Amino acid sequence: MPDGSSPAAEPRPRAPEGGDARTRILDAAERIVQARGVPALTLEAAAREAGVSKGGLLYHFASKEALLAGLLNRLADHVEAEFLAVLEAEPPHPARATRAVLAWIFDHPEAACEKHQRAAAVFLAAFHHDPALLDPIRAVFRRIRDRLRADALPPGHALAVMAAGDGLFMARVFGMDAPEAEEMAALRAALATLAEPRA
Amino acid sequence: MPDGSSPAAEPRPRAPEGGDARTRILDAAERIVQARGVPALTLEAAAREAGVSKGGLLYHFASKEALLAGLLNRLADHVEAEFLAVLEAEPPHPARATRAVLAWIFDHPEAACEKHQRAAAVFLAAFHHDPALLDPIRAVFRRIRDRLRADALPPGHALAVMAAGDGLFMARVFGMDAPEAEEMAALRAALATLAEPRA
DNA sequence: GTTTGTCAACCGTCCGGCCGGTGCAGTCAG
DNA sequence: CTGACTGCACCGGCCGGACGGTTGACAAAC
Repeated sequence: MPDGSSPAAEPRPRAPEGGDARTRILDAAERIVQARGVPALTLEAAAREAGVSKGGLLYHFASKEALLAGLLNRLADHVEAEFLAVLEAEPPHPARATRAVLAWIFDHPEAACEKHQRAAAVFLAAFHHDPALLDPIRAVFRRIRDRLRADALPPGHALAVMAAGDGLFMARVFGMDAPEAEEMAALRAALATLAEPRA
Repeated sequence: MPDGSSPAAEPRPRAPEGGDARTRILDAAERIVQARGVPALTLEAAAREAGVSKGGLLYHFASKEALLAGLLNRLADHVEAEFLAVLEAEPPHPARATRAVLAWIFDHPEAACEKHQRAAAVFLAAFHHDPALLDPIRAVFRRIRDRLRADALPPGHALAVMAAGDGLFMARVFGMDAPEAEEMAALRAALATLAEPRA
């Protein structure tokens, strides 16, 4: 997939709205896929939503696959950055990374929720088109897992917390009815015991 | 979605292979979606794979949505039956259901793995077409969760185990590289501590 | 006991529509 | 003159769905 990144780094600030065209297109595609589902993401729809002609979109992304790859790459970057930010905000602790994951799952601000839905939609769209497109995110998660492994915890504990986080995320994405706040707190407490260095 | 179950209960045993046509079509559709991905599941492909004409398929499932609904309903039944079987096989224990979930995740026989991949593929295909199709499985999972809640465990523990199970499942489905056997065992042990009645 | 009718279970073809992608002529800023 | 588009026409393919047969089993009619 030739993509070669942007056709130059920010050459034209000429934009009636938003950032450069690439970013606007990516944003538009995300919005569509999140609001109207994977099948609604067509080149024409993305172009219209981005305020760009179809030809213009194809100028930036030579194919639908390239568009999805762009979406996915950006998503991977954002996810990694988000995790790193949460991790940085976490006070030092022998199980700092694991606790960061905990915070990441449970303490997300309200606004982040929609971003996560969008991320999931992008993820699914890419998987739908070609599972190999997920490689960039797979790498990100591998790196996160490696950080968890480095925590000073009994083996398996960190992974258990991460797996639970994944499960919770998935449940939200697919609309399984989530536990209410009370149960959620208990769940968090249960996982937190796994993130304690002793036993 | 009118489905009204089979257009009669087994009126015609005339079948060159496999069970009745409905079942053969469902099986074929599952095979396709698992082996070649969601987009490959077209009415024609399913019909061919089932050894039936497209018209014949449409006779049994009046639309693609009906086919997916059939797939999903059967999946929901299977999942529930599978869980119930694992639960039955589990020796009595205050946290019997939670331990059943643990066994379900970790002790699956090799053969079950492909079945789970197939289940995931069906799930995703249905979600892709219309998220509302997932309702039957949502109900199944709700029932399973209710059983978990009934376990004599500190609040949150059972849900944590289930969430971790979901996460592991998802990771496998989307091809995140799984922990090796050793880590897996540690993970299981960690979750097992959550399934102990004493704190 | 043959004819006739009926009905479920299909078969094969066709259509309309959409979607990804191409091509191209033209525009406009720098 | 070039790079970044616009706008549009168009194609080839595929896919869901509709439709009009056809076949074969069984039953009632004669």
